[in-house]
Amino acid sequence: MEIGQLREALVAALAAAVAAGELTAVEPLPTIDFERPRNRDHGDYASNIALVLAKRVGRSPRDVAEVIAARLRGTPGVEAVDIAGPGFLNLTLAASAQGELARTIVAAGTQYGYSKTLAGVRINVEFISANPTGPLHLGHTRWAAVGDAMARVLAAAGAEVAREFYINDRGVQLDRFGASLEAVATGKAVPEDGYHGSYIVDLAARIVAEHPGILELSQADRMVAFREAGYVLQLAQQRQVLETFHTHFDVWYSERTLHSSGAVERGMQRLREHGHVFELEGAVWLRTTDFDDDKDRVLIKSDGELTYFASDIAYYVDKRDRGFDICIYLLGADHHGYVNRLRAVAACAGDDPNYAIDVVIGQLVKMMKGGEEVRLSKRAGNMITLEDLVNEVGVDAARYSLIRYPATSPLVLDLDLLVQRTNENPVYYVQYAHARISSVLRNASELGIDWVAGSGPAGQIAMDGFDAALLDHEREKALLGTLGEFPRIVASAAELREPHRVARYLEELATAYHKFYDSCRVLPRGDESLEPVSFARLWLCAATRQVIANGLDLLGVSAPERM
RNA sequence: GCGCCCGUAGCUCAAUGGAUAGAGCAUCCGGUUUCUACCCGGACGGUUGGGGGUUCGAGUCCCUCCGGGCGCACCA
Repeated sequence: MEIGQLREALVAALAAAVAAGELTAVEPLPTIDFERPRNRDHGDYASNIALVLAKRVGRSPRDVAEVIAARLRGTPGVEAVDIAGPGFLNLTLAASAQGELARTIVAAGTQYGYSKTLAGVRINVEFISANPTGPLHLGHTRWAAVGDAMARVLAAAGAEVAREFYINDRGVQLDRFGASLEAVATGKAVPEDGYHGSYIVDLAARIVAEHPGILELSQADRMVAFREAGYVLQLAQQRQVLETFHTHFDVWYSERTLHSSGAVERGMQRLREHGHVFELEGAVWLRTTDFDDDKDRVLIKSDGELTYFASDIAYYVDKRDRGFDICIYLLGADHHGYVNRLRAVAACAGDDPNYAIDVVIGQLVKMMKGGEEVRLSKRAGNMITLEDLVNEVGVDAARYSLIRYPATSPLVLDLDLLVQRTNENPVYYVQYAHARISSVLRNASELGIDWVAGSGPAGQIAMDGFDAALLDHEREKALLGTLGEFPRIVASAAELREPHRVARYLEELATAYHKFYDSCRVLPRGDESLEPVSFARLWLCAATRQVIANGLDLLGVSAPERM
């Protein structure tokens, strides 16, 4: 029995009551919650349907609840329908109906939890988009983990997803980068507005070694040569590091390409067609104030130069032209001023900004070490990089600890605790549940137990492999209920662009499993005989392991068989 | 000055307008004769920054005040 079927039964009960004249029809039907209540005393599932409808049908909530409950009782698999509190409808499932879920999950395998809610939708997720002028720092690392997990979750909801990295390879930052490299290589002081990290020294030395004669070039040529060589090396370094972080981008989009391909002209033209472009005082503007921006924005300066904003527009239009229905941007909190203007761009291009564009503003990451905040600065050399974090805590712990918090909330990571690998970082707690189940299944195998076929060691009578009704222990039911939540969790994580929900869910699931394990012996002890309940519990174990594995995969975190 | 985000237990953080606001850590007390104790159970801990409003119901939505962070360019 899955939650979807229950919801259908609820809606059917309502429709039947209306058809029988017991309730007046309500059109349109308001949003009805149907979910697992936090408090287990409130049944396996609960709905606020009566509370929502009461006023509209002119009856008391408990009245309405009673009418619907009467029609819901007798639904196969539903053991009890109770009315509680102000008028909540609480459903309790029969153990057999609930237990069947274990078989359903095992059969669905890696596909359990996946849905079609975003089928046919093409989504572009852009994240990190760091300047190719230095290593990726901790903030980038958060976007790497969250952006990649978001892409995985969206794909699990059926969307066709592309991960995209925008390379800012044009502009003064890159020039300053080149100037810094050139200065170091020729023994000069790095310019005040340049890059001062020690990686600049290493990079400059490597460039000199790989490009004999570069120092003999004229000053101007040398600047360009260092800039270009540094760009190539630094970008390669970022890509390599991201691959080791299990974050693979489908598209690396160069800003230079954007300009050379004519995309800027095309973008500009698109906006002109929609009538939001105007000229004033020698400059070309976009009237973003038509759509909630606080001021209009310049596209072409009076000196003829394009603004960075013009690139943003071209890039957005280009994404849409490449067939993406939705463009998601992950930006740092210091970019929140861009939200309205980006949304205005979408609107000016004729799109619905509430659908076609989604800007997620993430708060920055702070890191504590030795009780003090570790300061992050891209310009200064004294920063924590993605590599530093991974070297200290590993890819799994780094990814997990960055994903498990909503990107919109500020995050303080205590490096000392992550290094200690305590429960402060719950990735171990979740992975341990997976390893623990793997161990149980291994042991079952070694005992000659074929839980799929329901046959035991030589001499045992083969049984019908799985009797769902045997899973009636309080903690078995709780575990089954949690397993049933997974599809809904994945779908809502995708819809809300909040992959942290998957991590939180996994922790809840791991807890449910550990509690079950603590109370319910799976395999027979030494001289005990093999009973049918062992088969049922093995199915439950296998189902749980599958869901943990599926969930961890959505986070890009490994599911170890042994720990 | 204008705008955006945030304020939840000692700490780090959850909670899609639902029922008694939850976890982990920290502190204290317990639990394993056999599947991985990286586990489980219990105790302690709160005026959800303050005040007002909306409604059957508000941590969540609206107004206001306080506190913290960030942003305001014909910069990139």
